[in-house]
Amino acid sequence: MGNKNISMAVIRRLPKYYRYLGDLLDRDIQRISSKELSDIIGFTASQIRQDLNNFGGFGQQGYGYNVDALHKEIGKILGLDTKYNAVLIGAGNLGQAIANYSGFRKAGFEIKALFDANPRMIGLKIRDFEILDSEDIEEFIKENDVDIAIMCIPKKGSQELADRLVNAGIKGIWNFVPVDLDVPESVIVENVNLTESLFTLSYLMKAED
Amino acid sequence: MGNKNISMAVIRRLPKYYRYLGDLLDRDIQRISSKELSDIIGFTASQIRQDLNNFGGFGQQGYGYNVDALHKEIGKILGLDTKYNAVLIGAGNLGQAIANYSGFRKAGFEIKALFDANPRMIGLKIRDFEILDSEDIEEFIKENDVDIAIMCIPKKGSQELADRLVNAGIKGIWNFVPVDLDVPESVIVENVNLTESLFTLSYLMKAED
DNA sequence: TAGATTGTTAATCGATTAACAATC
DNA sequence: TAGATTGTTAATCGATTAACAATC
Repeated sequence: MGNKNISMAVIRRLPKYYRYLGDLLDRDIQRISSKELSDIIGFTASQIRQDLNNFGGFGQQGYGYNVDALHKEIGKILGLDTKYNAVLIGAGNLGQAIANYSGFRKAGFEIKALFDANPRMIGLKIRDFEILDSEDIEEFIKENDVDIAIMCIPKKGSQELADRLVNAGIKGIWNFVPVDLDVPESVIVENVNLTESLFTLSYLMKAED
Repeated sequence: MGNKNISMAVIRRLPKYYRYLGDLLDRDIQRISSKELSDIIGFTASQIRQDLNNFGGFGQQGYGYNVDALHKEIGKILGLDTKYNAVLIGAGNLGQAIANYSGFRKAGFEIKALFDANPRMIGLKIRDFEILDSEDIEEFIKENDVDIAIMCIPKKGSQELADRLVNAGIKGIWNFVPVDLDVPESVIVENVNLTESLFTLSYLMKAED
């Protein structure tokens, strides 16, 4: 896509811009300069202008940026207007919490089904979903045009599951398993690693003393 | 502390080294060179040696690194041998999932209590914990030597709660609220922002087409 | 118009990689 | 000893910040 190699550093700042601009909208603020945004978001004004200009010239000299327009633009850049079908695999504590997470709609993701390998879980109802048998994932993915899998299973067997998902045609994985999955380059993996986050907190606590 | 300004980039790689070295131990591998580790972890051998040498010379020329010794060293660097008391605030879906998360012990953290502001939740039992009234957090923190708070509450009111926690003497916050908390420099905040992660996945999915 | 603020180029800073002498 | 691999310095690369002409 028309995308001149944006660095991960820039990409990971985009959701933050989106969030802060949304907050400004909630406060009915119509207009903001890179300097003002810098004061509240904590990046330099220069960095903000550099970041945004990777995607287009959204501002106006002497004026700044229109908050609503910029918010919408960044939403588009993030692909929040694109709809994706998702399945969640592993309906344990974390899986259920994620299934109940309300942020999916805002991101354009729709959970189509929950899966679990544990016979005791299969058939149970979580929210609007009956938990289905993990055995049937491939079929479901193919029949329901599923783009994204959310993996909330134990480490053991996670790579094997990822292989199956990839074979079934999955395009992206939101991975909560503390493992670096080995997938083809074309498949996007976004990791949420709670252990790494907790260990980082541990390090910083110690360093602070 | 004796800590010559390690960059965040290095710090965030440490948990990954720790994890991969643990995996090697599980496979009874005693010895590894930076080149071999590079092949499995995906960082360059040069980066691995640079990273480790921020903390000491753990290797031996002509031999490489002793896996067990290096694993233990990084554990110490991460402060996994230091014990901290924690409380979890917000016993909703995510809060309960986090409370059930088994990784705390490995990181040296012990959850001492769960809190919630919702009268319907107060008194319920989760695992070994009765949910306590958020009103009583300050007192509990002071009386039980609590170092860390895990925040799993809604955005609204989160900054006010953080202020109360700081006043009560909290040293670190594991923050699951999609907000950048404003706390004194001496208080460590480690954010887990699911929305930002999901938006990043959305961006990458779109960019891949 | 004068003032403000962008978009963008140039300068700086920091992180990663390469190279190699030291040494096990 | 010869071979291997570290620890560390130097070179490169990329990201951030500064500066300022363009322009609303």
